[in-house]
Amino acid sequence: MSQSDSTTPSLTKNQLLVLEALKDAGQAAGAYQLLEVLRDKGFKAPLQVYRTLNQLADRGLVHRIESLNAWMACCDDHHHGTPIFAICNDCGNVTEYLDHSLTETITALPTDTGFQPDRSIIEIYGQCGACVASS
Amino acid sequence: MSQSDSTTPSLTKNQLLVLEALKDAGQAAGAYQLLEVLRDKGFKAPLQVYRTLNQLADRGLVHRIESLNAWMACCDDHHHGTPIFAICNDCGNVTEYLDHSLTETITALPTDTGFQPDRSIIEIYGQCGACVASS
DNA sequence: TTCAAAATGTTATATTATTACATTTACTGT
DNA sequence: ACAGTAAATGTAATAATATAACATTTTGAA
Repeated sequence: MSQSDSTTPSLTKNQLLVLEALKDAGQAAGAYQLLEVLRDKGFKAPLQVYRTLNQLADRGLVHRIESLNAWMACCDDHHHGTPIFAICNDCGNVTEYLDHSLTETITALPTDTGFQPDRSIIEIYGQCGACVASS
Repeated sequence: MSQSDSTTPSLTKNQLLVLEALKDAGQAAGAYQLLEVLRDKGFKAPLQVYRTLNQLADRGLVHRIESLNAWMACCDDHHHGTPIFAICNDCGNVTEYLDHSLTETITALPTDTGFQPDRSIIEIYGQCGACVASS
């Protein structure tokens, strides 16, 4: 099968499988959770999942939620800003946000010490709208 | 032994030991790393360390660095804002910052969906001043 | 001084992630 | 088409991080 256009190399079989599994999950999912789903597709070992998740993360197609040890499909294949995650304490729902000016503010913060930021992790915990409404 | 003043209950023996070990480390340290140090003081199991770290974190005396699975002594016993960590890609050095207005900006972000934030995690990776200078 | 809550000790186990190495597939230039 | 190279893949073993469960002791307050 031939390659796609020059800007966006096509995904490998495993990458497609993992990305689809993650999108199907509809939420943040752990690597072992994905492995269970992907056993049907021939996956047998954790490393297959971790490797593929890291490849996808390098391309910006998935993000790792550090405080959950979980992964989520990117809300949008094209952004380059720092993703910001809002995580519900009650239902566990995770929502991705982008805010370019906030990203700039954050990365500007430690430069007075000569620190040169290149990426940041922002994860906000609280109660989501739905859970606020039903409590 | 009697209790300290009404605002700051004294720390237990284990809490003092763990906090001291973490301060001595002078940097972010993992739980098992602390356990090794604390074996001299009678610690025998990971749970002793994890439990104590969580107790100290509840009091705000230590912070967990999510993306490092590590813990760090708080820069200041009295702050209540969200700590912001700058982590050097090269030397691993972690520095804690506080920025009240930034904290407010961040927590204000997802409220348009009814989300009610209560705590956030901000970890910035990059190259620290010293490593920039020597590279 | 008795009760309840918090802290502690200890063993076992769960969960998350990586090392190491062999093999295969896909892309590059000729 | 073909060789050379880089990337991706398969598989087993193991490392690193974190918690469950349960017994016991210490602490602080009524």
